[in-house]
Amino acid sequence: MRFAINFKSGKPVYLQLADQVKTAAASGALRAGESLPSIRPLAEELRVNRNTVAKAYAELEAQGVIETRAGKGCFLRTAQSPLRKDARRKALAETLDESVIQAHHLLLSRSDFLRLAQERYDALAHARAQRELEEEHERG
Amino acid sequence: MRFAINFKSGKPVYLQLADQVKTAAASGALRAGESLPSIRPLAEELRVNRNTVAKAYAELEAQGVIETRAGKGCFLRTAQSPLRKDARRKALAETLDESVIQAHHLLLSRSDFLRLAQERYDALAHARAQRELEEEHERG
DNA sequence: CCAACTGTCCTACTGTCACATGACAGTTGA
DNA sequence: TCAACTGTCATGTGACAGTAGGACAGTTGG
Repeated sequence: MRFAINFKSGKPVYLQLADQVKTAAASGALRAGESLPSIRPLAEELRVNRNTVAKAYAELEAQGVIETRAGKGCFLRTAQSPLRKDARRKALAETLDESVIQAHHLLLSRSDFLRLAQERYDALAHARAQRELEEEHERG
Repeated sequence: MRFAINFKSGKPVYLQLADQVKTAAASGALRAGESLPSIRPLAEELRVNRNTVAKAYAELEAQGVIETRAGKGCFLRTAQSPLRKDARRKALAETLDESVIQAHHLLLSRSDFLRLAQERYDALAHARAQRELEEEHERG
């Protein structure tokens, strides 16, 4: 797992970090049960204050992505969601609406939009499958 | 055009407003050349400071969505983008990636994701078509 | 011309983010 | 046991974003 902070992006550092952990989890770079880098070393590596990393982890715990135990560390939880399926669909719909509106302002057609949606989904799924294979090799 | 601000969302008011104008443009509720509500009355209606509305409009002008002339007002520009098509696709890809990752954490399948993407695109296109019809009726 | 409208600029208050630091509590292995 | 690690909490500080109110400048119609 390699994290990179963009200090010029304007986006809060702790949110950048939290998003990257979520991306790592979705792409299979981080597996359920695995431990995340501990706060102090990661803060030093990223040249960031330890409270900033702690805030990112607190955010992830609040979202149910990780589990943190004082004295032990932070661990990725198995994917789960407390919401009903229709509520989850609604949540995703809101995010997708942003993309739809952006597509309109970028003058991209329906087929461009749908093709790209499929392409990006498959790119992540492919990365996850790739990680699975690497796991096999390590065990084999 | 009806705007609504959510003061509890944590999202800056001026960005909420800018997004709603962009949504109105994409859905056809606001057409190219039409004037936007002027700053002061809109600020009063939304119970918001004038400068907050002004900042939203400034943001939209920076993005090329509207044109503003001192003393006259703000007007919706015809849709356009200064970027090449591959750059536009790349911009949309980044936004879609967020949706893909969210779909993973919400445990929604590939077909759920793609179906929803199509559904949301068509919902907006339908709204736009509806507005076109209303226009016809007004003229007819 | 001037009143009433349009957007714009300047300054100030407030809250958030990030940093630095110190102190504390749970866990683990030598 | 104790040293070295883990996360947690409270404080103060500086920078900046978001919001707000007053003053200013361009446009228009009576």
